[in-house]
Amino acid sequence: MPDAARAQFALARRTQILDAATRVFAEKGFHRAKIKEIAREAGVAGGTIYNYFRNKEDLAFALLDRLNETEQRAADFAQGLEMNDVRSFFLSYLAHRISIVWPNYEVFRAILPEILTNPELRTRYQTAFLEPTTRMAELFFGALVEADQIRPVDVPLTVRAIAGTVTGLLLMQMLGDNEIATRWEELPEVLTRLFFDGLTRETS
Amino acid sequence: MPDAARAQFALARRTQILDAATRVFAEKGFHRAKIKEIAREAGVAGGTIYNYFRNKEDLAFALLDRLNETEQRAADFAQGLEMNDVRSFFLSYLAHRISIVWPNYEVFRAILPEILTNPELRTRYQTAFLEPTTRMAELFFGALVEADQIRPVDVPLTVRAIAGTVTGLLLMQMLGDNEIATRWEELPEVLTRLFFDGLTRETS
Amino acid sequence: MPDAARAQFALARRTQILDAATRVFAEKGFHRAKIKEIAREAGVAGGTIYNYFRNKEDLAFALLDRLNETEQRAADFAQGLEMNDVRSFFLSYLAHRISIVWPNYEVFRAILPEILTNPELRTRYQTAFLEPTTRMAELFFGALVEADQIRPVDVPLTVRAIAGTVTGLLLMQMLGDNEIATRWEELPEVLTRLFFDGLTRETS
Amino acid sequence: MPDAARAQFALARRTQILDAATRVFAEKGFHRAKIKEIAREAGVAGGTIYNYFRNKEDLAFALLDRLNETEQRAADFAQGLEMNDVRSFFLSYLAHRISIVWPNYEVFRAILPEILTNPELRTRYQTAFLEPTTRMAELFFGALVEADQIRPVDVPLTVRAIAGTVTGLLLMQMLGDNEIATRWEELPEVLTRLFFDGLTRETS
DNA sequence: AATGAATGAGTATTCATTCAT
DNA sequence: GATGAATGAATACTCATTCAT
Repeated sequence: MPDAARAQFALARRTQILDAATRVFAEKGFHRAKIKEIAREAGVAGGTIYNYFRNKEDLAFALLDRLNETEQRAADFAQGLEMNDVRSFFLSYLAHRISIVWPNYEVFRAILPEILTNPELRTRYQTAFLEPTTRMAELFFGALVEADQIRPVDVPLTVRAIAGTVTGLLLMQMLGDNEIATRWEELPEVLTRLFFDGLTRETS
Repeated sequence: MPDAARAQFALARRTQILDAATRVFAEKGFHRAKIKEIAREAGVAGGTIYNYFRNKEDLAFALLDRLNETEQRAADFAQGLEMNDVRSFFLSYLAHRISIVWPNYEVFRAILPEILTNPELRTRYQTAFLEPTTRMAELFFGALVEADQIRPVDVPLTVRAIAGTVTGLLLMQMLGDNEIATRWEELPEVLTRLFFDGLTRETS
Repeated sequence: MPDAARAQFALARRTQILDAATRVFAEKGFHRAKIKEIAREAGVAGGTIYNYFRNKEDLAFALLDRLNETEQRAADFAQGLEMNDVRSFFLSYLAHRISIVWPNYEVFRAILPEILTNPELRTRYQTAFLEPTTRMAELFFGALVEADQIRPVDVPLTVRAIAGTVTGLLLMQMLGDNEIATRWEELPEVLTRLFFDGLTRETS
Repeated sequence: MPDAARAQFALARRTQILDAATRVFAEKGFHRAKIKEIAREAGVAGGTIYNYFRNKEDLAFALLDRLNETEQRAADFAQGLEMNDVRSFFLSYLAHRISIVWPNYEVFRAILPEILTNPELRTRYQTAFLEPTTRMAELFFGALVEADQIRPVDVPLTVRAIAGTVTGLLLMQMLGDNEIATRWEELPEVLTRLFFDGLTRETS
């Protein structure tokens, strides 16, 4: 078997395991998901999983990696800067991220507790996802202010507030809020309106 | 021992256990906090805790109860309606809630994973805290719109967006965000400005 | 239950577990001896063992402690010094030690591999048993030389050679030597003769 | 490839694996030595080892074989009989064996636990090394008695006592005795003196 | 009410060995 | 002969909870 074919085979197997893990984690949560069940679901033996992932946490982390599209974000923001219409960009960016994350909220619900609990995983999550994304967003907002496309704001806290809103809404859905669960597709519109225009009544 | 004295003694002991649990949960998280350690910290034997709380989850839940000030919220909102200045009320309400929650964020970080993981606890949390609070906030915002103190908004989603922002910011701090950790006292100002005025540049 | 009664009860239970462990270790060896089986043999639940011993190694170590009579050794040697007849003392000392150790050789065979393999346990065994015993024996032999009861010898190495002989014979039995297994009761005589008179033919 | 060349190649590879195994066993002990690490050290793939050795125990056994010089022993003893001076022979025999064994004591320490633990390996070790060597030594000592070069002794037990002394001293070093570790080169002298002359003071 | 000894369920992970290529 | 991916058996230990005293 040539190296290339072998590598491709290994990648396929990895994906196969990740898919199985997604299903089992979503259904059972992190701790109640047994490695053996993930293995059975993936059609391999228990030990095989450890040829592709160091341990259960590593497997969970790899799952997040697939959902975070980290690399694509930079491109998204770059495109946002070139558009004249910030508001439209914001709307479509939100719509995109929400459409990725919401259908997988059970996976996040399964893994988030582990991230909060496990300091090592927490640090890893921070450095791999949160920090880079936040930094990019700060640059983006800084540029918007600079270009006078939005009013001067406290960039670091504003960026965190907006990211926090999406995160917080996801958390509320995880906790069982029914309104968000049924109407999440309306969120991009509502949030865009709220963040751009504010609550103040129109003084026409 | 008369009944009243007995009841008072029981209450004191309950508080004593809750205080110990707060410290231990905050330091160790839910699972790494051992009942025996809480007992030692409280100066009682392990079994005694089970005379005051059904089980470990129950103990965690009782902790949240102390931090949620559920009853007080209604009064807060009522007062808010009577003020002419929504913006000032919003600012002081945020400042109050944040000043309660932030210093205790370690307790929340300890218990949140358990709420997310344990369906029974989740439902209980929903019914006891989230739903009542959300309902009150909806009524409050509905009244504000009605009174033309804010522009017409989608009340249910807007309320959730605002609550979600605070929750989400707390979550980001739990995950290790340093900016929020050092500047949380500025949050009320920034959020009030953001939610009332939006991002759009002033068209002077 | 008063403290004294409680302590006595605890001691009895400890002994009960040690007895069970002796049987199971002897039969199965260290690793094939399951904690659950020791517990069953002792008539307690698995977890109970961990109320009396920190872990499996600790349990094994406590077993050795019972067989080593460490404290009694000092008295033995002291008595040996007061006897005029070194040879008789040596004979009876050997007979005593051998009568304790040989019937339990399976326990030693079970635990020795673990001591050799586990560095922590090895150090512990060294400091708790080997060093003190060797030091006492050195003092004893030094005194014998001083008193001209034996010829001048290299005390440290001679002491180790004699101790090593007993240890080595035990090891050969562990390895399956049949002659030693059937004739161990003759060892004290043979060794005493060998160590005192040597191999050289009598020059009458 | 002609058969002879092939056989030589196979032998070389076998040696290469044994060398690697010696290093890894000595450093890590039997169980902590991974087949994969031995393979890496030998520059082959894991599976290849199983073309040369049935299993891990077999590999360990083959190591011992190299260190035991079983065939050479007979010649040694035969030579001993022809010398007039038993004492000198004993001294040089001890010196030779000790100089082989001591520098490799880590390998013995690695494998001995496994021999003690594994009944099959134990029997094999008995039959292959212990019994033949003991038998030869018994014949040798019997002949010495016969020839009146040493006094009449209980040959079987005396032979075992002497063999046991060396084994026991090795065991004490394995257990961490520092005196033996630093002064093992003096052992042949001390032991020869002890075994030939005994402890009794010279009656001049 | 308080105690604390006893209980026992529950599982990730390693690694020798195999065998299809 | 060589490879290395796949296999799957095997187990100590913790700790929330109980209940006899």
